[in-house]
This record gives sequence, C-alpha cells and structure tokens, in this order.
Amino acid sequence: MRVALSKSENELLKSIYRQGRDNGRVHTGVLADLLGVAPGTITAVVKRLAERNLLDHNPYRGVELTQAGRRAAVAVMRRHRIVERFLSDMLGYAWNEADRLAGSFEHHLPQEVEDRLYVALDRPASCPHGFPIPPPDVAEIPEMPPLYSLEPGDVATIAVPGSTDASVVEFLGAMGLRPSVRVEVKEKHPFDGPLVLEVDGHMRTVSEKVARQIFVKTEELFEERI
Amino acid sequence: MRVALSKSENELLKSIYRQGRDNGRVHTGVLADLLGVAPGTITAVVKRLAERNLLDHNPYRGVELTQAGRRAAVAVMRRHRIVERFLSDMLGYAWNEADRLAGSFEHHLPQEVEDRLYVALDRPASCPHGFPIPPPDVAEIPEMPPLYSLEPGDVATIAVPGSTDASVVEFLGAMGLRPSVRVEVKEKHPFDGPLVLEVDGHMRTVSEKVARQIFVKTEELFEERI
DNA sequence: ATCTCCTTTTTGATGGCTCAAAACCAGGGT
DNA sequence: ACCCTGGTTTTGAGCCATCAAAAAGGAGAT
Repeated sequence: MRVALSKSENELLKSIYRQGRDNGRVHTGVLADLLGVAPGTITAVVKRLAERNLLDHNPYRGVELTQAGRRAAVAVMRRHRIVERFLSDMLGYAWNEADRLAGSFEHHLPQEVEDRLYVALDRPASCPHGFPIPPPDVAEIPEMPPLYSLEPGDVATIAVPGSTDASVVEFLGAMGLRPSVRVEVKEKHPFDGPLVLEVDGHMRTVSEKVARQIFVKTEELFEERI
Repeated sequence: MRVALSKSENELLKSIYRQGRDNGRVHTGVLADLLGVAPGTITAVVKRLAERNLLDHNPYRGVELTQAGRRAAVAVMRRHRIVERFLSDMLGYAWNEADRLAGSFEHHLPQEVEDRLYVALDRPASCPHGFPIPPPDVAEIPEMPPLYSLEPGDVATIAVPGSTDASVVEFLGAMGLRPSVRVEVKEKHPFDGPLVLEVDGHMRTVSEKVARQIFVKTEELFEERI
C-alpha cells in the first residue's frame, strides 16, 4: 500500500464492504448502480485495486475484499464518520446533512489532520447517525442488526443511515427517533406487523418497512464497549 | 465560471497574483520554478485558464490576470487563510505548520463548508501568519509593505509568511516577533543597516535581511479597517 | 541582417477517471 | 449439448496533470 488510494478507489472499497458483508461476492453491475457510474468504469477501478491486492477479481463473476482490502475499507468509513462529526459538532450541520458533504472532501484530508480532528472532537464513539467509529487499523466494524430484528423486552440504541429519505427522517424526528436514542421494544405484531416502542417515555408505533431501515446497537454490545 | 477550477489551476492563479502585483506580466518559467513543475505543464494549464478568460496569454511573452482572474486568485487566498485558521484555532497547529497542510486539501472543500467554517471561526480578520482575510468577491488584497520600509516612529502589526525558513522563525519567536504583534520602529541604521524595534516592551534589533522577510500593516490601514 | 542562446511551446507518453458502444462470456432455457 | 440473453469486460475517446525531449520563437550580439 505504497501510495494513497484515489477517491474512486476509496468509494469502491466502501461499497464493496457494505455489499459484501453476507453475500461475500459482489457483482460489478451492483457497484456501478450504487456509485452511479458506467459499468466499464467499475471494471477499470477494480483492476487497479486487484493489482494492489485489496480485492480478488473473478472476471464475470464478481469481486471480494481481501483482508487488506477490508482494513482499507474500514479506514475509509472511519474517516467518513469523523468528518461527519466535524461537520455536525464544529460547523453545526444537522445529522442528516453531514453525510452528503463529508463525501466531497474527506478523501483529500491528510491522515495527520484526520487524527488531530479525532482528538479535537474528543474521540467520539459514533458518527452523527449513530454508527460506531471503529478504532484505527481494524478489518471489521461490528454489524448492526435492523431494529425490526429485536423482540419485545429488548433495549437498544438506534442508528439512522444517511441514505434514509428526507420524508422518513422528518417522520422519525417527530417521534423522537433520533440517532443514539435509547428504545425499548414493547410489542411486535405478527406477520410483519408494526413494532411498538417506548421512546423517551412515549409509546411509538413504527411499520415493519421503517423498522428495517433503522439499525440498532443492543445492550450487550453496548456493555462490551464500556 | 461554470465549473470549479482544479487544484493546479487554483495554485497557478495564486502564484500569478503574487508575482504580478507590480511586474504585471509574469513569465511561465518563473511559475514553473515556483510550483516546482516542468515548464510545459505551466503552458498547458495557462492555456485552459486563458480559455476561461481568467488570464491573458501572450505566447513567449508572459501572462497577466484579467479582472475575473484576480477575483478568482483572491478567493483562493481567502480560502487558504480560512483553512489555516481552522488548523490553528480548532486543531491546535502552530501558526508556522498550518500553511503546509492547508494546501493539501483546501481545494476540495465545498464553498458551503468554507462559509460555515468562516462563521464558526468567528469571522477572523487575518490568518495565523497575520495576513488579512479578504472579504468574498474582491479582486485585490491590500498590499503589505516589508517591515524594512518603515521609518523611526512608525507603528505597525507584523505578518510572517509561511515560506519563512524554520531557523528564522525560531529566531523571531525568541524575540517575541510573532504574527499580529505590534511593533514600533525606534531606529533605522543607514546603508541597509539593522532596524531597532520596540516589541512588547523590549528593544530588539533585526537585520535588514530579516526585516525584508516580514510584512506589516501600518496604523493608518489598521484604523481604516475599524 | 543574421545568428545564437535561452526560454517557451509543442509533441508524444503515462496514468487516473469517465463514457458509449462493441466484443465477450456464463448460466439458464430448450 | 446448444444457443440466447443479459451482465461484464474491452476498446476507443476525451479531459486533467504531468514529464522529457523536440521544435519554435525572441532578443541581444555580431
């Protein structure tokens, strides 16, 4: 890993990491859609990355991150989340605005500045969306299950992805369902029915569809971390 | 000015602005040296910039900024200085370290973030080196004369360029000659002799050579600004 | 008026990023 | 087994940044 990766290389690693959590192998077409770029472009970037042993490329059959690739991908996510924190904590952006802007300049930030930023922000444990900021140099970020996977009695802290559409974000806001908020599942209606939660003393109902777009850090994971 | 300028275009504008303050016309060779790049590279960038009417190019005879080019160059300097302030005020970098780092990512910062940063920093009037941060959209930054151009009795605030070499910076520090410090000229020895200053209650002597590397904002300019 | 020297511009080359369109293959249907 | 189709890779092209080396121009010297 002699020289720094370019912006598109970094973005590609991130996308592969996210897509490949369970699937393992990721197809270039998926990546092209995800990054909004022509299919040929992905192949070109993939080739350079495979050259550097950051991923395995099985022509016509998909790509998979190597250990080094996973580490690089996680580093990209770490940086992204630190920059988001900077945008929200220091510049006053709302949590749902930070995502968009961070992507536009995070790749050019020197490592040194990222490190100082992390310290200046007081070593935050999570980004404004509620996702954890991993330690440097790890190859995995703890998986966060969807809110809908919880059962009555479970308690968890929620995270809301930056990709959530604006109307949903507004709806969640009205119910106090903001990142890093603690919730307890009270009821889960059968047959993909809605979830009833206690949020900040209030009872709230969310549909299955919405509860699959929200992710959670459960108590056990929470404790481990302390 | 439809689309954003690239990094090298921005750097080139800045260099031409600085070189061309008095000379007017600047030769490409000078710019190649300044930016540490092959002469042909400068010609290529100059061509694109001339296309956009940011500068006049007289082949084999040098370039000159247009009005729009001056405005763009000043915007680049404004951004650079704001980022320097961020590095020093928010991340704790020493004033003489900020310069180097700022250059590495300032060009990728969205305008929007620059604006927010400026506000979050409390609309600073100058960069950590003591040079003024111009208002948006102007085509000139007030010229700062060298310290050596002052006469006994003159009072001024000093600015120290980022290009000053480390040993000189250390020497200046030992005498309390830091950016934005107020000095009064007490004596000026003839025949390019040294300058005697009062700095923070102490009498200090600096050679002509050093006094030409430091720049000043005189009282009159200072008052105007308030 | 010419010539020479120094500077500037042009000309290939490379590498990153991207696209559209052509060529290519893998796997499913027959 | 064979072929078709849809997704994947290649190819050809353009733009930016950069270099080394070749070509061209200017300006002063003869």
